[in-house]
Amino acid sequence: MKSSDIPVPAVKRLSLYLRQLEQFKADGISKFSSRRLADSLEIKDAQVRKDLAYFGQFGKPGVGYSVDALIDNLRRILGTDKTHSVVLVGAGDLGRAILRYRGFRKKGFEFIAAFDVSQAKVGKKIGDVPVYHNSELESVVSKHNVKLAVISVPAESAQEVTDRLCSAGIMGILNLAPQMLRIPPAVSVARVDLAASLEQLSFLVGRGTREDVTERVTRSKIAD
Amino acid sequence: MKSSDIPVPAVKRLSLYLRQLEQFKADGISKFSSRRLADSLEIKDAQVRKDLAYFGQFGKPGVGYSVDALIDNLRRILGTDKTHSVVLVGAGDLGRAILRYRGFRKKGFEFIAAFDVSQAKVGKKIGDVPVYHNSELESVVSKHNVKLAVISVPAESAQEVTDRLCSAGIMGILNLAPQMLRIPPAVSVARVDLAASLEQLSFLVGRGTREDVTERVTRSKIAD
DNA sequence: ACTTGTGAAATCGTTCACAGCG
DNA sequence: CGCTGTGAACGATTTCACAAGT
Repeated sequence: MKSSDIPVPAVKRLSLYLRQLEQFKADGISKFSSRRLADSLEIKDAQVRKDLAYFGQFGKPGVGYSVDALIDNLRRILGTDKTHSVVLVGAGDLGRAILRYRGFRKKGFEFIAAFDVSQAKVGKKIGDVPVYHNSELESVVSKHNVKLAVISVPAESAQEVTDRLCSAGIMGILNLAPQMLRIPPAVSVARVDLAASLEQLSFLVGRGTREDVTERVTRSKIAD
Repeated sequence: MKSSDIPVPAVKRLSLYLRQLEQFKADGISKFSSRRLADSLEIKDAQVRKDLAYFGQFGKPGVGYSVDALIDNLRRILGTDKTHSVVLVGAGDLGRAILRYRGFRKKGFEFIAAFDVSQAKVGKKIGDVPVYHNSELESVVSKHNVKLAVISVPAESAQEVTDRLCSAGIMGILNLAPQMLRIPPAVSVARVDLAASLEQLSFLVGRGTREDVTERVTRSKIAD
Protein backbone atom coordinates (compact mmCIF):
# COMPACT_ATOMS: atom_id res chain seq x y z
CA MET A 1 0.00 0.00 0.00
CA LYS A 2 1.32 3.40 -0.88
CA SER A 3 1.61 5.81 2.01
CA SER A 4 -0.18 8.33 -0.13
CA ASP A 5 -3.27 6.16 0.41
CA ILE A 6 -2.92 6.64 4.14
CA PRO A 7 -4.37 9.81 5.65
CA VAL A 8 -1.69 11.94 7.28
CA PRO A 9 -3.88 12.37 10.38
CA ALA A 10 -3.91 8.59 10.75
CA VAL A 11 -0.12 8.47 10.80
CA LYS A 12 -0.03 11.23 13.38
CA ARG A 13 -2.29 9.19 15.59
CA LEU A 14 0.08 6.22 15.38
CA SER A 15 2.55 8.22 17.45
CA LEU A 16 -0.11 8.80 20.06
CA TYR A 17 -1.09 5.14 20.03
CA LEU A 18 2.52 4.15 20.52
CA ARG A 19 2.95 6.46 23.48
CA GLN A 20 -0.25 5.22 25.11
CA LEU A 21 0.78 1.61 24.56
CA GLU A 22 4.07 2.29 26.27
CA GLN A 23 2.03 3.62 29.15
CA PHE A 24 -0.14 0.49 29.13
CA LYS A 25 3.01 -1.60 29.25
CA ALA A 26 4.38 0.41 32.16
CA ASP A 27 1.06 -0.21 33.90
CA GLY A 28 1.43 -3.96 33.42
CA ILE A 29 -1.36 -4.24 30.85
CA SER A 30 -0.74 -6.85 28.15
CA LYS A 31 -4.00 -6.89 26.15
CA PHE A 32 -6.40 -4.13 25.20
CA SER A 33 -9.38 -3.47 22.95
CA SER A 34 -9.67 -0.67 20.40
CA ARG A 35 -12.30 0.77 22.71
CA ARG A 36 -9.90 1.00 25.61
CA LEU A 37 -7.18 2.73 23.60
CA ALA A 38 -9.72 5.02 21.97
CA ASP A 39 -11.23 6.05 25.29
CA SER A 40 -7.84 6.91 26.71
CA LEU A 41 -7.25 9.26 23.77
CA GLU A 42 -10.83 10.52 23.62
CA ILE A 43 -11.41 9.32 20.09
CA LYS A 44 -13.71 6.68 18.57
CA ASP A 45 -12.85 3.01 18.65
CA ALA A 46 -13.53 2.65 14.92
CA GLN A 47 -10.86 5.25 14.30
CA VAL A 48 -8.27 3.16 16.08
CA ARG A 49 -9.24 0.03 14.17
CA LYS A 50 -9.26 1.77 10.81
CA ASP A 51 -5.92 3.45 11.42
CA LEU A 52 -4.32 0.13 12.27
CA ALA A 53 -6.04 -1.59 9.36
CA TYR A 54 -4.10 0.60 6.92
CA PHE A 55 -1.02 -1.37 7.93
CA GLY A 56 -2.22 -4.88 8.60
CA GLN A 57 -4.34 -7.05 10.85
CA PHE A 58 -3.03 -6.84 14.36
CA GLY A 59 -6.00 -7.81 16.49
CA LYS A 60 -7.95 -10.95 17.28
CA PRO A 61 -11.74 -10.77 17.22
CA GLY A 62 -13.15 -11.35 20.68
CA VAL A 63 -9.76 -10.77 22.26
CA GLY A 64 -8.24 -7.46 21.22
CA TYR A 65 -4.63 -6.48 20.63
CA SER A 66 -1.38 -7.45 22.33
CA VAL A 67 0.43 -4.47 23.83
CA ASP A 68 3.91 -5.83 23.16
CA ALA A 69 3.19 -6.98 19.63
CA LEU A 70 1.55 -3.72 18.65
CA ILE A 71 4.35 -1.64 20.13
CA ASP A 72 6.77 -3.59 17.95
CA ASN A 73 4.58 -3.19 14.91
CA LEU A 74 4.07 0.54 15.40
CA ARG A 75 7.79 1.10 15.82
CA ARG A 76 8.44 -0.84 12.66
CA ILE A 77 5.79 1.10 10.75
CA LEU A 78 7.10 4.44 11.98
CA GLY A 79 10.65 3.35 11.24
CA THR A 80 11.80 3.85 14.82
CA ASP A 81 12.64 0.21 15.47
CA LYS A 82 16.11 1.21 14.27
CA THR A 83 17.85 4.34 15.53
CA HIS A 84 17.95 7.33 13.17
CA SER A 85 20.90 9.67 13.13
CA VAL A 86 19.80 13.31 13.21
CA VAL A 87 21.65 16.58 12.84
CA LEU A 88 20.61 19.94 14.21
CA VAL A 89 21.42 23.27 12.62
CA GLY A 90 21.35 26.35 14.83
CA ALA A 91 22.63 25.83 18.36
CA GLY A 92 20.78 28.79 19.89
CA ASP A 93 18.62 28.48 22.98
CA LEU A 94 16.02 26.32 21.28
CA GLY A 95 18.58 24.12 19.54
CA ARG A 96 20.42 23.66 22.79
CA ALA A 97 17.21 22.65 24.56
CA ILE A 98 16.56 20.00 21.93
CA LEU A 99 20.10 18.64 22.08
CA ARG A 100 19.85 18.31 25.84
CA TYR A 101 16.47 16.63 25.89
CA ARG A 102 17.02 12.95 26.57
CA GLY A 103 13.62 11.79 25.38
CA PHE A 104 14.55 11.57 21.71
CA ARG A 105 17.00 8.75 22.17
CA LYS A 106 14.34 6.57 23.79
CA LYS A 107 12.16 7.23 20.75
CA GLY A 108 14.87 6.11 18.33
CA PHE A 109 16.54 9.39 17.39
CA GLU A 110 20.19 10.16 18.04
CA PHE A 111 21.65 13.59 17.43
CA ILE A 112 25.12 13.00 16.07
CA ALA A 113 26.10 16.58 15.26
CA ALA A 114 25.04 20.19 15.67
CA PHE A 115 26.05 23.10 13.47
CA ASP A 116 26.32 26.78 14.23
CA VAL A 117 27.98 29.84 12.76
CA SER A 118 29.30 31.05 16.12
CA GLN A 119 32.97 30.17 16.58
CA ALA A 120 32.39 30.41 20.32
CA LYS A 121 30.23 27.28 20.14
CA VAL A 122 32.24 25.31 17.58
CA GLY A 123 34.38 22.57 19.09
CA LYS A 124 32.29 22.36 22.27
CA LYS A 125 29.66 19.79 23.10
CA ILE A 126 26.03 20.35 24.02
CA GLY A 127 24.74 17.38 25.92
CA ASP A 128 26.79 14.67 24.21
CA VAL A 129 26.59 16.29 20.81
CA PRO A 130 29.62 17.93 19.17
CA VAL A 131 29.11 21.35 17.60
CA TYR A 132 30.67 22.00 14.19
CA HIS A 133 30.84 25.11 12.10
CA ASN A 134 28.08 25.40 9.51
CA SER A 135 30.68 24.99 6.80
CA GLU A 136 31.07 21.34 7.81
CA LEU A 137 27.40 20.62 7.28
CA GLU A 138 27.65 18.91 3.91
CA SER A 139 30.65 16.77 4.80
CA VAL A 140 29.23 15.46 8.07
CA VAL A 141 25.77 14.78 6.62
CA SER A 142 27.14 12.92 3.59
CA LYS A 143 29.78 11.05 5.52
CA HIS A 144 27.29 9.62 8.02
CA ASN A 145 24.51 9.34 5.49
CA VAL A 146 22.15 11.30 7.74
CA LYS A 147 18.55 11.47 6.55
CA LEU A 148 16.89 13.66 9.21
CA ALA A 149 17.62 17.23 10.29
CA VAL A 150 16.22 19.79 12.71
CA ILE A 151 16.44 23.46 11.74
CA SER A 152 16.51 25.95 14.61
CA VAL A 153 18.17 28.92 12.96
CA PRO A 154 16.71 32.41 12.53
CA ALA A 155 14.11 32.72 9.76
CA GLU A 156 16.52 34.60 7.49
CA SER A 157 18.95 31.71 7.23
CA ALA A 158 16.44 28.85 7.18
CA GLN A 159 16.13 28.61 3.40
CA GLU A 160 19.86 28.61 2.79
CA VAL A 161 20.37 25.91 5.42
CA THR A 162 17.55 23.91 3.87
CA ASP A 163 19.08 24.07 0.42
CA ARG A 164 22.39 22.85 1.73
CA LEU A 165 20.85 20.06 3.81
CA CYS A 166 18.91 18.86 0.79
CA SER A 167 21.89 18.79 -1.52
CA ALA A 168 23.77 16.86 1.15
CA GLY A 169 21.12 14.13 1.08
CA ILE A 170 18.74 14.98 3.94
CA MET A 171 15.26 13.50 3.32
CA GLY A 172 13.24 14.87 6.26
CA ILE A 173 13.38 18.25 7.96
CA LEU A 174 11.82 19.35 11.22
CA ASN A 175 11.51 23.11 10.77
CA LEU A 176 11.34 25.20 13.92
CA ALA A 177 12.06 28.48 12.15
CA PRO A 178 9.10 30.77 11.45
CA GLN A 179 9.70 30.54 7.75
CA MET A 180 8.22 28.68 4.83
CA LEU A 181 10.75 26.36 3.20
CA ARG A 182 11.04 25.52 -0.47
CA ILE A 183 12.29 21.97 -0.84
CA PRO A 184 12.95 19.43 -3.58
CA PRO A 185 10.09 17.01 -4.33
CA ALA A 186 11.70 14.06 -2.60
CA VAL A 187 12.11 15.77 0.79
CA SER A 188 9.52 15.94 3.59
CA VAL A 189 9.04 18.78 6.06
CA ALA A 190 7.34 18.95 9.44
CA ARG A 191 6.83 22.46 10.72
CA VAL A 192 6.51 23.41 14.37
CA ASP A 193 5.55 27.02 14.83
CA LEU A 194 5.21 28.09 18.44
CA ALA A 195 4.08 31.63 17.72
CA ALA A 196 1.40 30.39 15.34
CA SER A 197 0.22 27.89 17.96
CA LEU A 198 -0.19 30.72 20.45
CA GLU A 199 -2.11 32.67 17.81
CA GLN A 200 -4.53 29.76 17.43
CA LEU A 201 -5.13 29.78 21.16
CA SER A 202 -5.57 33.55 21.11
CA PHE A 203 -8.20 33.16 18.42
CA LEU A 204 -10.15 30.54 20.36
CA VAL A 205 -9.90 32.32 23.68
CA GLY A 206 -10.98 35.55 22.02
CA ARG A 207 -14.09 33.85 20.70
CA GLY A 208 -14.86 32.13 23.95
CA THR A 209 -14.89 28.92 21.97
CA ARG A 210 -13.32 25.73 23.03
CA GLU A 211 -11.63 23.68 20.38
CA ASP A 212 -8.58 21.62 19.87
CA VAL A 213 -6.03 23.23 17.68
CA THR A 214 -3.60 20.42 18.17
CA GLU A 215 -2.22 18.86 15.07
CA ARG A 216 -5.00 16.80 13.69
CA VAL A 217 -5.77 13.80 15.73
CA THR A 218 -9.43 13.34 15.35
CA ARG A 219 -12.08 14.97 13.61
CA SER A 220 -14.86 14.89 16.04
CA LYS A 221 -16.25 18.07 17.41
CA ILE A 222 -14.80 20.46 19.70
CA ALA A 223 -11.70 20.52 21.40
CA ASP A 224 -9.18 19.14 23.32
CA MET B 1 -20.63 33.75 12.93
CA LYS B 2 -19.72 31.03 15.36
CA SER B 3 -16.13 29.91 15.19
CA SER B 4 -17.39 26.34 15.06
CA ASP B 5 -18.57 27.20 11.56
CA ILE B 6 -15.01 27.97 10.59
CA PRO B 7 -12.74 25.06 9.70
CA VAL B 8 -9.84 24.83 12.10
CA PRO B 9 -7.38 24.39 9.21
CA ALA B 10 -8.56 27.73 7.88
CA VAL B 11 -7.70 29.46 11.14
CA LYS B 12 -4.26 27.88 11.14
CA ARG B 13 -3.67 29.29 7.70
CA LEU B 14 -4.53 32.78 8.90
CA SER B 15 -1.30 32.75 10.90
CA LEU B 16 0.62 31.83 7.78
CA TYR B 17 -1.12 34.54 5.79
CA LEU B 18 -0.26 37.10 8.44
CA ARG B 19 3.39 36.16 8.43
CA GLN B 20 3.60 36.29 4.66
CA LEU B 21 1.86 39.67 4.61
CA GLU B 22 4.41 41.00 7.05
CA GLN B 23 7.02 39.79 4.61
CA PHE B 24 5.22 41.52 1.74
CA LYS B 25 5.18 44.70 3.78
CA ALA B 26 8.89 44.43 4.53
CA ASP B 27 9.42 43.99 0.79
CA GLY B 28 7.54 47.20 0.11
CA ILE B 29 4.53 45.51 -1.46
CA SER B 30 1.22 47.23 -0.73
CA LYS B 31 -1.30 45.27 -2.84
CA PHE B 32 -1.54 41.59 -3.69
CA SER B 33 -3.91 39.08 -5.25
CA SER B 34 -5.11 35.85 -3.68
CA ARG B 35 -3.07 34.13 -6.37
CA ARG B 36 0.13 35.78 -5.28
CA LEU B 37 -0.33 34.93 -1.61
CA ALA B 38 -1.41 31.40 -2.48
CA ASP B 39 1.62 30.80 -4.68
CA SER B 40 4.00 31.94 -1.99
CA LEU B 41 2.48 29.38 0.40
CA GLU B 42 2.05 26.65 -2.20
CA ILE B 43 -1.70 26.45 -1.84
CA LYS B 44 -4.62 27.28 -4.17
CA ASP B 45 -5.88 30.82 -4.61
CA ALA B 46 -9.48 29.77 -3.95
CA GLN B 47 -8.37 28.55 -0.55
CA VAL B 48 -7.06 31.97 0.37
CA ARG B 49 -10.24 33.68 -0.76
CA LYS B 50 -12.51 31.22 1.03
CA ASP B 51 -10.52 31.40 4.26
CA LEU B 52 -10.76 35.18 4.30
CA ALA B 53 -14.42 35.10 3.34
CA TYR B 54 -15.24 33.39 6.64
CA PHE B 55 -14.43 36.67 8.31
CA GLY B 56 -15.54 39.36 5.90
CA GLN B 57 -14.93 40.90 2.52
CA PHE B 58 -11.45 42.29 2.40
CA GLY B 59 -10.64 42.43 -1.30
CA LYS B 60 -11.66 44.47 -4.32
CA PRO B 61 -12.47 42.60 -7.55
CA GLY B 62 -9.97 43.46 -10.24
CA VAL B 63 -7.58 44.92 -7.70
CA GLY B 64 -6.81 42.48 -4.90
CA TYR B 65 -6.14 43.07 -1.21
CA SER B 66 -4.31 45.81 0.68
CA VAL B 67 -1.35 44.47 2.65
CA ASP B 68 -1.71 46.96 5.50
CA ALA B 69 -5.45 46.63 5.83
CA LEU B 70 -5.37 42.85 5.81
CA ILE B 71 -2.56 42.71 8.36
CA ASP B 72 -4.73 44.80 10.67
CA ASN B 73 -7.75 42.62 10.04
CA LEU B 74 -5.91 39.35 10.58
CA ARG B 75 -4.43 40.61 13.85
CA ARG B 76 -7.87 41.63 15.01
CA ILE B 77 -9.35 38.29 14.01
CA LEU B 78 -6.59 36.35 15.75
CA GLY B 79 -6.85 38.59 18.79
CA THR B 80 -3.24 39.69 18.60
CA ASP B 81 -3.98 43.35 17.96
CA LYS B 82 -3.80 43.64 21.74
CA THR B 83 -0.98 42.08 23.76
CA HIS B 84 -1.76 38.88 25.66
CA SER B 85 -0.10 38.12 28.97
CA VAL B 86 1.25 34.57 29.08
CA VAL B 87 2.76 32.46 31.83
CA LEU B 88 5.15 29.56 31.42
CA VAL B 89 5.37 26.58 33.75
CA GLY B 90 8.59 24.60 33.78
CA ALA B 91 11.76 26.65 33.37
CA GLY B 92 13.91 23.80 32.06
CA ASP B 93 15.97 24.05 28.90
CA LEU B 94 12.95 24.28 26.64
CA GLY B 95 11.11 26.73 28.88
CA ARG B 96 14.19 28.88 29.09
CA ALA B 97 14.54 28.90 25.31
CA ILE B 98 10.96 30.10 24.95
CA LEU B 99 11.34 32.82 27.56
CA ARG B 100 14.43 34.11 25.80
CA TYR B 101 12.97 34.11 22.33
CA ARG B 102 12.10 37.68 21.44
CA GLY B 103 9.78 36.86 18.57
CA PHE B 104 6.70 36.34 20.73
CA ARG B 105 6.49 39.95 21.83
CA LYS B 106 6.34 41.13 18.24
CA LYS B 107 3.47 38.73 17.69
CA GLY B 108 1.51 40.13 20.63
CA PHE B 109 2.48 37.77 23.45
CA GLU B 110 4.22 38.86 26.62
CA PHE B 111 5.50 36.38 29.17
CA ILE B 112 4.87 37.97 32.54
CA ALA B 113 5.92 35.10 34.78
CA ALA B 114 7.57 31.70 34.79
CA PHE B 115 7.14 28.98 37.41
CA ASP B 116 9.43 26.19 38.47
CA VAL B 117 9.85 23.84 41.40
CA SER B 118 13.60 24.40 41.64
CA GLN B 119 14.50 26.86 44.40
CA ALA B 120 17.74 27.53 42.52
CA LYS B 121 15.73 29.22 39.76
CA VAL B 122 13.13 31.00 41.88
CA GLY B 123 13.79 34.70 42.36
CA LYS B 124 15.98 34.93 39.27
CA LYS B 125 14.99 36.23 35.87
CA ILE B 126 15.18 34.47 32.51
CA GLY B 127 15.26 37.03 29.75
CA ASP B 128 13.12 39.70 31.38
CA VAL B 129 10.79 37.22 33.01
CA PRO B 130 10.76 36.64 36.76
CA VAL B 131 10.72 33.02 37.96
CA TYR B 132 8.39 32.12 40.82
CA HIS B 133 7.94 28.91 42.72
CA ASN B 134 5.15 26.70 41.40
CA SER B 135 3.23 27.35 44.60
CA GLU B 136 2.64 30.94 43.43
CA LEU B 137 1.01 29.82 40.20
CA GLU B 138 -2.62 30.36 41.20
CA SER B 139 -2.06 33.74 42.82
CA VAL B 140 -0.09 35.23 39.93
CA VAL B 141 -2.46 33.90 37.28
CA SER B 142 -5.57 35.16 39.07
CA LYS B 143 -4.06 38.46 40.05
CA HIS B 144 -3.07 39.37 36.50
CA ASN B 145 -6.07 37.66 34.94
CA VAL B 146 -3.82 35.65 32.63
CA LYS B 147 -5.64 33.60 29.99
CA LEU B 148 -2.77 31.82 28.17
CA ALA B 149 -0.14 29.41 29.49
CA VAL B 150 2.73 27.36 28.12
CA ILE B 151 3.49 24.03 29.80
CA SER B 152 7.08 22.79 29.51
CA VAL B 153 7.30 20.47 32.49
CA PRO B 154 8.08 16.74 32.45
CA ALA B 155 5.19 14.52 31.34
CA GLU B 156 4.58 13.29 34.89
CA SER B 157 3.69 16.72 36.24
CA ALA B 158 1.84 18.04 33.20
CA GLN B 159 -1.64 16.99 34.32
CA GLU B 160 -1.29 18.42 37.80
CA VAL B 161 -0.03 21.73 36.40
CA THR B 162 -2.91 21.75 33.93
CA ASP B 163 -5.50 21.24 36.64
CA ARG B 164 -4.08 24.11 38.65
CA LEU B 165 -3.84 26.44 35.66
CA CYS B 166 -7.44 25.71 34.75
CA SER B 167 -8.78 26.37 38.23
CA ALA B 168 -6.83 29.62 38.25
CA GLY B 169 -8.68 30.79 35.14
CA ILE B 170 -6.38 29.91 32.22
CA MET B 171 -8.38 29.48 28.97
CA GLY B 172 -5.71 28.36 26.49
CA ILE B 173 -2.74 26.02 27.00
CA LEU B 174 0.21 25.38 24.71
CA ASN B 175 1.35 21.91 25.78
CA LEU B 176 4.94 21.00 25.05
CA ALA B 177 4.97 17.97 27.34
CA PRO B 178 4.63 14.52 25.73
CA GLN B 179 1.48 13.86 27.64
CA MET B 180 -2.23 13.85 27.01
CA LEU B 181 -4.05 16.47 29.07
CA ARG B 182 -7.56 16.24 30.48
CA ILE B 183 -9.09 19.69 30.61
CA PRO B 184 -12.42 21.32 31.44
CA PRO B 185 -14.76 21.92 28.48
CA ALA B 186 -14.15 25.67 28.31
CA VAL B 187 -10.37 25.42 27.89
CA SER B 188 -8.46 25.01 24.60
CA VAL B 189 -5.20 23.14 24.10
CA ALA B 190 -2.60 23.26 21.36
CA ARG B 191 -0.09 20.44 21.50
CA VAL B 192 3.43 20.58 20.12
CA ASP B 193 5.15 17.23 20.20
CA LEU B 194 8.67 17.27 18.84
CA ALA B 195 9.29 13.54 19.19
CA ALA B 196 6.04 12.74 17.38
CA SER B 197 7.00 15.18 14.61
CA LEU B 198 10.29 13.35 14.13
CA GLU B 199 8.36 10.07 14.04
CA GLN B 200 6.21 11.42 11.21
CA LEU B 201 9.33 12.28 9.26
CA SER B 202 10.80 8.87 10.00
CA PHE B 203 7.66 7.27 8.60
CA LEU B 204 7.78 9.28 5.39
CA VAL B 205 11.49 8.87 4.86
CA GLY B 206 11.16 5.14 5.50
CA ARG B 207 8.53 4.90 2.78
CA GLY B 208 10.43 7.07 0.35
CA THR B 209 7.33 9.22 0.16
CA ARG B 210 7.27 12.94 0.23
CA GLU B 211 4.51 14.69 2.10
CA ASP B 212 4.09 17.64 4.28
CA VAL B 213 3.30 16.52 7.78
CA THR B 214 3.18 19.97 9.15
CA GLU B 215 0.69 20.30 11.88
CA ARG B 216 -2.76 20.51 10.46
CA VAL B 217 -5.48 21.11 12.80
CA THR B 218 -7.87 19.21 14.69
CA ARG B 219 -10.95 19.59 16.22
CA SER B 220 -10.82 16.68 18.46
CA LYS B 221 -11.47 16.03 22.01
CA ILE B 222 -8.04 14.91 22.80
CA ALA B 223 -6.87 16.78 25.78
CA ASP B 224 -3.48 16.03 25.01
C1' DA C 1 -8.85 42.22 -18.56
C1' DC C 2 -8.25 41.03 -14.04
C1' DT C 3 -9.72 39.56 -9.57
C1' DT C 4 -12.98 38.73 -5.86
C1' DG C 5 -16.63 36.02 -3.44
C1' DT C 6 -19.25 31.95 -3.58
C1' DG C 7 -22.41 28.06 -4.80
C1' DA C 8 -21.66 23.43 -6.53
C1' DA C 9 -18.75 19.47 -7.21
C1' DA C 10 -15.06 16.80 -5.87
C1' DT C 11 -12.06 15.00 -2.54
C1' DC C 12 -10.74 13.52 1.80
C1' DG C 13 -11.41 11.70 6.47
C1' DT C 14 -14.43 9.94 10.17
C1' DT C 15 -18.11 7.36 12.09
C1' DC C 16 -21.59 3.89 11.72
C1' DA C 17 -23.10 -0.60 11.75
C1' DC C 18 -22.65 -5.26 11.03
C1' DA C 19 -20.82 -9.79 9.27
C1' DG C 20 -17.76 -13.05 10.88
C1' DC C 21 -14.05 -14.85 13.84
C1' DG C 22 -12.35 -16.46 18.36
C1' DC D 1 -20.78 -12.86 23.65
C1' DG D 2 -17.04 -9.57 22.68
C1' DC D 3 -14.21 -7.75 19.45
C1' DT D 4 -12.05 -6.97 14.96
C1' DG D 5 -12.02 -5.45 10.20
C1' DT D 6 -14.50 -3.06 6.73
C1' DG D 7 -17.99 -1.35 3.25
C1' DA D 8 -21.20 2.27 3.28
C1' DA D 9 -22.93 6.56 5.01
C1' DC D 10 -21.82 10.73 6.65
C1' DG D 11 -19.47 14.98 7.42
C1' DA D 12 -15.80 18.25 6.64
C1' DT D 13 -12.64 20.62 3.66
C1' DT D 14 -10.76 21.76 -0.70
C1' DT D 15 -11.10 22.86 -5.43
C1' DC D 16 -13.62 24.24 -9.40
C1' DA D 17 -15.79 27.46 -12.14
C1' DC D 18 -18.25 31.49 -12.94
C1' DA D 19 -21.13 35.73 -12.17
C1' DA D 20 -20.31 40.21 -10.83
C1' DG D 21 -17.41 44.27 -9.50
C1' DT D 22 -13.60 47.51 -10.81
